[in-house]
Amino acid sequence: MSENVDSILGDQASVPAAAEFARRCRDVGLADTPQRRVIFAALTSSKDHPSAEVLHGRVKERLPRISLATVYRNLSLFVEKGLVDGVATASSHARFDANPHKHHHLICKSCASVTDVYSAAYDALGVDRLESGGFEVQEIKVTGYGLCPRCKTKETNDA
Amino acid sequence: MSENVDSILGDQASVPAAAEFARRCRDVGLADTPQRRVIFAALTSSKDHPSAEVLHGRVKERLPRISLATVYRNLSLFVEKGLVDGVATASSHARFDANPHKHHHLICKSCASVTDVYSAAYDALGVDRLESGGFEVQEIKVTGYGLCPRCKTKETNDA
DNA sequence: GTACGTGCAAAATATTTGCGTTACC
DNA sequence: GGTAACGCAAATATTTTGCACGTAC
Repeated sequence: MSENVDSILGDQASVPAAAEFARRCRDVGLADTPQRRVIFAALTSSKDHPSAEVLHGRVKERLPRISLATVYRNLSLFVEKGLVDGVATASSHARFDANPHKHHHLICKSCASVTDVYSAAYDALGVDRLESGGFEVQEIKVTGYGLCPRCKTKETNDA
Repeated sequence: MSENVDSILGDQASVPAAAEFARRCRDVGLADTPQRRVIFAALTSSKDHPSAEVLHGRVKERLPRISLATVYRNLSLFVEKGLVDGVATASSHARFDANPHKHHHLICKSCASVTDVYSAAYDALGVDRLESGGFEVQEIKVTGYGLCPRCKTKETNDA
């Protein structure tokens, strides 16, 4: 791992961007490694929202020896530290709900529990409010992320 | 599979509820089977939002021979037909996003593509608007589900 | 009676982990 | 130099599928 990182990153991650990434890593207590730079740069320059596996494919073009495990490990860390955003899509690890009343969800970031919540204000949100550029929006869901009462207590005690 | 379904369902699914379920199945073109009744009843009587595996455990108490595959198959069908709601949680099959600007997501129900969308109205939604009962809401995300332009075109042509 | 649904077991897919080596600070 | 990170490969976890048999309508 003695390659020139700037040349690896090329024009998708200019030197200032690399310095900015190094600073953000320091802020959250992560080492600034070539792998992390390339993963982050690849994600930043992606217009779509790649999965870990797709991103690994792109990153390998620049660091052919990088492992999928490293991509998974670092994406988890980036999400945990708030450097990137994880988007939950359907299927895997899905949870199910047969509550027929209009409601929204609160998801605990710590224990992943799901709580139903009722909000007249959110119920009133219209599909038309999303400027959707050709996308046919059929349904809108509002989800709050945070800490459930149990995990909030635990976190307070740990600290 | 000649057991008495009413006794299997017990008080968690009264006879009227069973009839109601049969009607809803008919409406969406699904056969009314004992497995489906029990899966649906178990979900309806769950206060939490169980995963497929957890639900399978509960359903097995009533139908010990039911397979996990049947639970997966039927949950997918129920979601597809709108009888139950699938809640996407973090981790598995996650997609990632390094867009630092405040934005929301549109997810295509057909191809699972994710599109960023900007909405001043949604950005203005406050955390305080969710009556959260002890849950510490740190972040709110609005997600629209529907058909992306590409899939909408395809669906129109298929029909 | 026929098409659909189920159980079983195997396959496919996705994600995590242990461990020896290497690189960051 | 010590700790954190990496690559590799194996282990887990999750979800889907083929097939033979049984059941709903």
